[in-house]
Amino acid sequence: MTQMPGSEAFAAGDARFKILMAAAACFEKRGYASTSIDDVARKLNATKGRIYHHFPSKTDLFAAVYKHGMDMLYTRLEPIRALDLPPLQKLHALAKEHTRMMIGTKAFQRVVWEGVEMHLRGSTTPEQREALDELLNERHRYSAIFRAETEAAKAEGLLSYDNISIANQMMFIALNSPIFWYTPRVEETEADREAIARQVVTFALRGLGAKEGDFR
Amino acid sequence: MTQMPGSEAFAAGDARFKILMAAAACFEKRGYASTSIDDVARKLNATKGRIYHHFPSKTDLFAAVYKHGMDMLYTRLEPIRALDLPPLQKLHALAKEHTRMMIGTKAFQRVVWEGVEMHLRGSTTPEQREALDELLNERHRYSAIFRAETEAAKAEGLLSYDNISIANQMMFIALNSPIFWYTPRVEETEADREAIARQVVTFALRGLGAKEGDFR
DNA sequence: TTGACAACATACCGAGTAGTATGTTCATTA
DNA sequence: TAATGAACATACTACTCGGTATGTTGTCAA
Repeated sequence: MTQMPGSEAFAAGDARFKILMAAAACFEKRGYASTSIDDVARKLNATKGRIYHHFPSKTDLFAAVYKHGMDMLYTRLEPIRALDLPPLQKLHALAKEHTRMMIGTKAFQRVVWEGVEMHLRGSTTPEQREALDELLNERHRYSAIFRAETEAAKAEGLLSYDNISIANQMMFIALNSPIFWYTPRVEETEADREAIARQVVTFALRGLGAKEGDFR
Repeated sequence: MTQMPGSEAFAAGDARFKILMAAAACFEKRGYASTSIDDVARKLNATKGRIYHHFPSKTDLFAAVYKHGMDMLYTRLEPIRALDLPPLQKLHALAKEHTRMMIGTKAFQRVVWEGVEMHLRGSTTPEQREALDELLNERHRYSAIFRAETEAAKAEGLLSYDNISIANQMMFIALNSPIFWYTPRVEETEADREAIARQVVTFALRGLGAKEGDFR
């Protein structure tokens, strides 16, 4: 089919990626429903044709952005998950990296949020459901990683909460919250972002009942 | 103009209110952009004419739902605000009632959330901006109530956090979180909802650095 | 040189939707 | 009882937008 799989795949992947970036920015700004394919094309100084050449539908484009966001999360979290650490330390490390990703890949993570929301509200068309259902399972597996460490830490008496489902929901919403209020400032350094992430994670772990000395 | 201001105003208000309820439910389910006026009308077993007779535009309908949600919040929070309590106790009482409202008037509060989001994203048309700008100020005043008590409690050494803006954002997101995950179950009692609110508020105040004994 | 194909752009169609203009019904009032 | 207006329903318009069909251009292999 292709003459040179490597470079051709890269070139095609690069073209796809540029579209993904533009789409993520548009979806972040207006949301899925209010973003038109023409909007995304305009952002690329291009026309619809370019997008529909690489993605069969608006739903698939959205799903691809969602998937890329989730893939980036997994890529960064998996090494930490594999570490041999006490539950609360591991939970802290996972939460910190998760929060860094919310800040560093905000546009994509916001699309992930909206994708989950669309699913929860059941406001999806059949095609959208088919495209998102598998991705939602990936999301559940991701969430399960945190839940396992949370329950283990509670078993050690280092956390305290009534309902694990509610606790998990609140922890994620707290960790995800930068996608709603974070905006990079001029002259902002990596240390600034790190300080933000630290405050976010501290809030979330304290919320779960952790003592500061136990995870820092 | 009217023969009997009282009852006629009530009747008109009642007709408007029914539309507000249906609109809140639709906006909650699909979001603003994906909700058509026909959807709202269908929910009322009616047609567009009924809605456009009471509201000049979709934007105004949305703004009215938003305003009603904020008004309900203010009505319940103002008496607590007027109480003579130590900052942390007052913050706790405010947070608890706020959370109860998130659970009890979820559809309206979700519209409030989306309204704030639309404003933050700047994804509003000029008309929408005009209709929402004043309402957003109301939202800021509401937020300021919590911020004042938070800073006062911190001054007493009962809270600890780095940045007040981030702390305020995270507290609100935590308290608001039921609008994303709460769904009433069958056979659910008032005590169940109270337990949920308690866990939410505990998470938020502990996140801000409060010791459990200081607010419960 | 010449197909052949990838990577787009252009032109168009059909469905859905906000908003309007106009009809209809019914209760109230002069 | 005739007129009036509130409270809708009906019918229509103008426009947006997802998707498709087709045209165009550059590149590369034979």
